[in-house]
Formats: sequence, C-alpha cells, structure tokens
Amino acid sequence: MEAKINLTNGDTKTRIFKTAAELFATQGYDRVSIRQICEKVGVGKPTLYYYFKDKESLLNELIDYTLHISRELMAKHTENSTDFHDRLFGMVKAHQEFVLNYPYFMRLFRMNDFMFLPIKIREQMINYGNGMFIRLLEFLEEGQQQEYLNKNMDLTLMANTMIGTLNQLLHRYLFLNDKTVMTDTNLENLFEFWRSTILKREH
Amino acid sequence: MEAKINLTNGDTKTRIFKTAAELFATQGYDRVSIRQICEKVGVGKPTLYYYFKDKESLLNELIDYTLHISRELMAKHTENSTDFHDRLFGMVKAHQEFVLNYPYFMRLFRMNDFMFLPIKIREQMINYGNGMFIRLLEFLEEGQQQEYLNKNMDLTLMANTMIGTLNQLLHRYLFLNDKTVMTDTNLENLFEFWRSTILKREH
Amino acid sequence: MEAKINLTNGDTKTRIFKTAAELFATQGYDRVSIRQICEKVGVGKPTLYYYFKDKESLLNELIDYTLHISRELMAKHTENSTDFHDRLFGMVKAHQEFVLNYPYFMRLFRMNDFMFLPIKIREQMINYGNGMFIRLLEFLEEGQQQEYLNKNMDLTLMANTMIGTLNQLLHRYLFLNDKTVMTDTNLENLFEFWRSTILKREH
Amino acid sequence: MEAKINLTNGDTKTRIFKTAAELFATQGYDRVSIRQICEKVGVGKPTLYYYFKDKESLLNELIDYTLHISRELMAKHTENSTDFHDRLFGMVKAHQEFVLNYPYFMRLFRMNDFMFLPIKIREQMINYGNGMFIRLLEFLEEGQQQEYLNKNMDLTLMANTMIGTLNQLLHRYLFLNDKTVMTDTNLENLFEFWRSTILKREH
DNA sequence: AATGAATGAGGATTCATTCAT
DNA sequence: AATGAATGAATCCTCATTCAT
Repeated sequence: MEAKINLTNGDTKTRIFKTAAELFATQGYDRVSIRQICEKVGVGKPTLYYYFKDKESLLNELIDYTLHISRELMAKHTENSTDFHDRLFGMVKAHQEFVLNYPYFMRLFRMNDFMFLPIKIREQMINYGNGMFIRLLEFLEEGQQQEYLNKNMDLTLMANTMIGTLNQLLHRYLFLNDKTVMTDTNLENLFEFWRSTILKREH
Repeated sequence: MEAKINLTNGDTKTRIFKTAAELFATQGYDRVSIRQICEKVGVGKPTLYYYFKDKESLLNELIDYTLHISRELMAKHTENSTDFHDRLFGMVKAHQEFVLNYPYFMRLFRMNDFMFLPIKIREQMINYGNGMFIRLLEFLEEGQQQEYLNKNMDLTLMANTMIGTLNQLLHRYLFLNDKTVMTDTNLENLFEFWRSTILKREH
Repeated sequence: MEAKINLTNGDTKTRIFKTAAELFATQGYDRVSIRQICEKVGVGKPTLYYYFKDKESLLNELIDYTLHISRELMAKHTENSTDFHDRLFGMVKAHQEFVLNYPYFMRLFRMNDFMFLPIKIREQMINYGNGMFIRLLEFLEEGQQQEYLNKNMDLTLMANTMIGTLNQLLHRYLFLNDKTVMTDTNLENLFEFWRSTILKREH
Repeated sequence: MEAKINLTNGDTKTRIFKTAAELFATQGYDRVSIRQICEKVGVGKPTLYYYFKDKESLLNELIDYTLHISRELMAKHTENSTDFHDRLFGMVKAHQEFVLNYPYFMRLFRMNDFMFLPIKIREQMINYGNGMFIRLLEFLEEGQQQEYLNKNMDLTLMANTMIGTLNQLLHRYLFLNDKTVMTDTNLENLFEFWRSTILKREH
C-alpha cells in the first residue's frame, strides 16, 4: 500500500488507482463498472484484477489512501505550533489543502454517509471520523483548561459546530461548485467569526 | 401527487412507496433492486411497474414527497410565531420532527450529495437546498435590520454555521446512531449555545 | 366472424379490429403489444380479451377477413365477363382495388412469407396462395385450349410471371411508396405489355 | 467486417453468426431470443455480447454480409461476359447460386418488406434493392440502344417483370419448398421463355 | 505484466394474460 | 361491456470475475 502513496509516477497500478478515484468520486461506487475504469485507463480487465483483488479491495485501498492524506495534512498543519488558536486554524487549513489538492479523494472522504458499502469499510471511516471528533474534543478540553475557552462552554456542541460548518463549506465547494468558500480570505473570515463568537472568552 | 401525501392507508402503491423509501434510504438507490422491493412488499414486479413508470420515477416520487414533508414541517413550525428567535428555533424543531417522524425520508433528503443520479433529480434537490439557504439568509437579514443581530455580522457565515451544525447533528443521529443529539434538551442547549455566541447582540 | 365483415360501424370490437390491422401491418405482429393496441383504441386490456381469445386469435380473424376481401374482390372483378383477356385483366383490377382500398389488409395479406407464425395461420395463407395459383393455372389452361395462348407455352412459368410481377408492383407501392405503379394507366400498360409479349398468339 | 466474410472456420464468433442467420431466417428476428442463439451455439449470453454490441448489431452484420454475398455473386456471374443475353442470364444464375448456397442469407435478403426494423437497416436494404433495380434498368437501356430490345418497349415494366418473376420463384423455393423451380433446367426454361416473349426482337 | 475469451448471476423492464368486480 | 390490479415468464443486457495463455 505504501507504494501507492506516491501518486506522481505513471505506472499502471497508479493510473488505475487515480482513475478509479475520479470515477468513484464523481459517479459513485455502484455506478462505475470495472469495464469503465479499464477502458478509461486503456487496459484490459484482467490487468485490474492483477493489481487489485476485487472491486471492493480497490475501494478499500482508495479509502486507506484517503485517510492517509487526511492524517498527513492534519499533522502537517498542526505540528508546527503550540498555540491553541493557531492549531485550531491549522485544522481548517488542513481541510482546505485537502479539498484543493485532492478533490476526488475529499469526495471519497465525505462519501461515508451514503456509500452503503461493506460494513468493514463503513466502520473504518466511521471510526476515523469518531477519532477526529474525539481528538478535537480533547483539544478543546485542553484549551478550556488553559482558559482559552469559557468554563461553562458545552464543548461537544462546539465541536459539532466547527466540524459541521467545515463540512457545510465543503459541501458548497464540492457540490454546489461555490469556489469562494475555500479561499484563504473566506477561511480567515470564518476563523475570525469563530473567534468573535464561539471561541470568545468572557471576562 | 397529492394522493401520495396520505401514507396512512395500506394500499399496494403506498406499501411499495414506503418500502422503497426504507430500502433506498438504508441500502442506497443503486444497491436496491426492484425484485428486492417487490419481495419485501409481497407483490410481483409488474405490479410495481403498474404504479411507477420505472425505478427512477419511483425515486422521483419519493424525493417529491420528501421535499413536501420538509416544506410542510418548516411551515408548521414557523408560521405560528413572529418573534425572530422563536422562528429560528422553529426551524430547528422542524428538522427535529422531520428526522424523528420520517427518518427514512430524512435520509433520502440528505442523500443529495452522493446520489449520482439523474441530473433532473439532483438539480431539484440542489435548488430546494439553495432555496432554503437563501430563505434563511433573508430571514437573518431581516433580523439584522430589526437589530436582533450585530450590524457587522457576516450573515452568510452565520447561515452556513447554523445549517452545517444541524446537518452535523443529523449525521450523528442517522449514521452514528447517536440518539441523544435530537432530544428536546439537546436542541434547546444548542439554541442556547447559539444565543450566547453567534446570535449574541453586542451593546 | 361474419359480424366483422362490415367494418363501417364504430363499435368497440370493430375499432380494436381495425387498429390491430393497422398496427400489425405497419409495425409487425411481434412488435405490436396488446397494450399498444388498447391504448390506441382507448380501452382497457380486458376489453380486448373480452372480444378476442388471445393475440393469435386476433391475428387469425384479421387474416380470415383479409382472405375474405381477396375472394370478394376477385369474384367481383371477374364474374361479369367471360372473355379470356377481360377476366385476366379483372384479376389485375382486383389486386388494384385491394391495395387501394384496404392497404393495411393487403400488407397483412403479403406478410405470409415472414410472419413466422403459428403453423395453422401460415398454412392457411399458403393454401390460399396455392389455391389462387392453381386457379390461375387452370384458367390459363382453359385459355390455351381455347387457343388464346400458344400450344407450347409453359403455363406454370407464365403464371409465375404474372403473379410475380403483380407482387413486385405491390412491393413498390407498399414499401417503396411508389404510388404510380397502381394507377389505372400503369396497370393498363402492364396488361398491354403482357398482351404484346407473354400473352401473344403466334400465327 | 472483412473478417466475417470467411465463414468457413469454426471460431465462436462465426458460430454465433451462422446460428443467428439460421434462426433469424427461419423464425424471424423478433421471435428469436439471445438466449436461444446462445443455447444453440453452446455459449453463455455474455459471450455473444462480447462479439456483438447488441441484438440489432448482430442483425446488422448479418445484413451487411448478405449484401456482400449478393454483390459478389452478381459480379462473379456477369463479369465474364459482354453479350447482352449472357449477362442477363448471369443475373439469373447469381440468384440461383445465392439461394442454393446461402439459403438462410437469401431469406434474410428477402426479409426487407416485413422486418419492421430499425429504419437504418430497412433503408440500407431498400437502397440496395433500388440500386439493383436501377442497374438492371440501365443495362436494359443499353441493350435497347444496341437493338437487342424493341425501341418502344417499356423497360420499367420489363425490369419489374424480371425481378418480380425471380422473386416469385424464390418464394416458391424458400417458402413453399418447391425445389424444382431453382434447377438449372427450370431456369433455362425461364430464360428461354423470356427470350421468346419479353426479350423478343420484332422485325 | 497483460490479454482475449468466457461465464454465472443478476439487473430493469415488458409481455400476454387473468381475476374479481 | 368494461375495468383496475395483479401475475409468471420472458425479454435484452451488464455486472464482477476468472482461466488459459
């Protein structure tokens, strides 16, 4: 699997991988046939089966890679800072880079709700999402202890607000094609909005 | 279409309708076969085709009904009040009743992102969603003019925050099976949270 | 069955009968569905089954009627004359009236080759065709005895020539839409052509 | 398409091709199912679809091949002679070889009237038939100029007579199972009959 | 590393037909 | 005389997958 992480080279497996990502992301897993992928890549079907056990495995590897991207970006954008607000904004920027640089994988990442797919895959994604949620919550608790946040603030609601809002912006970007929502400016505005409302420290 | 709105009786068409709603909502449109629906209802396949032109029409009627529910509930929960905050909370309650009373249709309603379906249907849903967004925005503008909100508040971000958060709660309720998020208490907490943060009037 | 022979009235059975004739003749028996007929007539399917045992019976009655027309017209156009050439020309005129007045039934009449239908029906048509052929042959033999034709003339070839040519003209009229071939003038020319060639008496 | 022209080898595609020809020709396009063809060939349905896009394409290729046979035979039987009567008789012989050696394809060839099929295919056949008719007409005109035929002869009627008679013999051979009509003797008799009647030169 | 050829299972849809009313 | 509702069987076609090469 590590081999796929570098998607820059043009070997056959990578081409299949990227093509499948695009097709699954834009047409949906069920509506994309193996034949379609192979035709677009320009190889025969047995070639695909040489690299991937079956259609589900192919999706599985795509999801793995998707989660890998998410992890990498989240780390990249938060590791260089210790400040509460900076790290929080880092999460926002991670989302931004994800969707701007890997739009198809972001679509796959967001598909979790409705893939109706093998339980294994769904559970994997749900667990990952839960993990993110919990980590955000813990981070907020830390922030609360460090008095960045009000003592009586309901952190769960806060986490849901932040994640929900980010997803809403992703939705507008990906499905309504509203490119403005993911600009630097807009995300800075968003964060400023948060700072002046939900992140606001009462005196 | 009016005929379908009363789903209480048990005639064949209604049974097909409800069964399809459940199956589509839980397994996904593409993964549900006509045979599956008919078997669950206990009729032959031609019977389904007697009532619905084809699979897509069936989905179409389900979506129509879904949007109908949404409209009705939104009206019901906001028409009895003129107060800004009350009406805003009415929207929250409309969502709550929708998901509690019609969970399958709410799933269909939320499917818009990933149905990868006939453009007509997708556009219909997108338009409806846009309409909701715009109406919320106009409502917020009114509230701003009536000085319920700060003059310099970015209302678009605000609307995205509110809708995104509600969707996030729906997500937790429907897909992570977190039933607590849709209780009266939690929604009141949410609204209180909004009142003390994003809805807060600065003096 | 006698009832159908008068097709002027507009009762339901007749309307089904005529509509089926048209549809079968233009689209082919197999490509016309019961539903299609009923929709065009504006009745429900059970109504059709009230009048006709099944689809094949419907075709059967159409064929019966078709042969009935053929017989009637052949009689009408040959009974008023005893002259050899006049009677021969009467056969030509019978064909003409058939195709001009009952084009759909003429199409059905000519369909015998390729209906690929229940043996009963095919045999019925083949027998009828054979009967016509034999009657023509006998008529030519009579003419030969009466010295209208050369003694050494091969009458079978002659009969085949006449019938084949008429069918060829029908073909051009019905399928190539060449309306000129069935005009009085052209048929008179045809007969004149025959008189000056195959019907010619050597001295 | 050239590949199909050699039908001697026994590969799968050819077997499907020949079997379809036989079944379509004897039972009719609409009454032959893909399943039927595959069962007779002894392959699964997807195999057929591997070689032919769909049922209509299969028919299309059969028709193409049919027209190809017709062209080849017509060329073969007329190219070696320049004499008017010899060439005319060559056309008769071409028909004979067609029906004797490729009876199923001849049936397909004659199906044009009643296939009620995709307009494309029908038009193709009609055009081909028209082409043949026109070529015959031109050939007769040449003959007339070279004084093989009477000056005042109606060549259109003559062409219709010849083609119609040949079709009538085909009809008797193919559908009434009258094998005598296509013997060398009978065709020579036919041609002799033509020479002594419609082809006769008046002095 | 890749392919041509094949398959079993299943997809959506339509057919002619019937029953109770 | 006519219908709404239902059905079993069949239609064409596509799917994911595999085997021998």
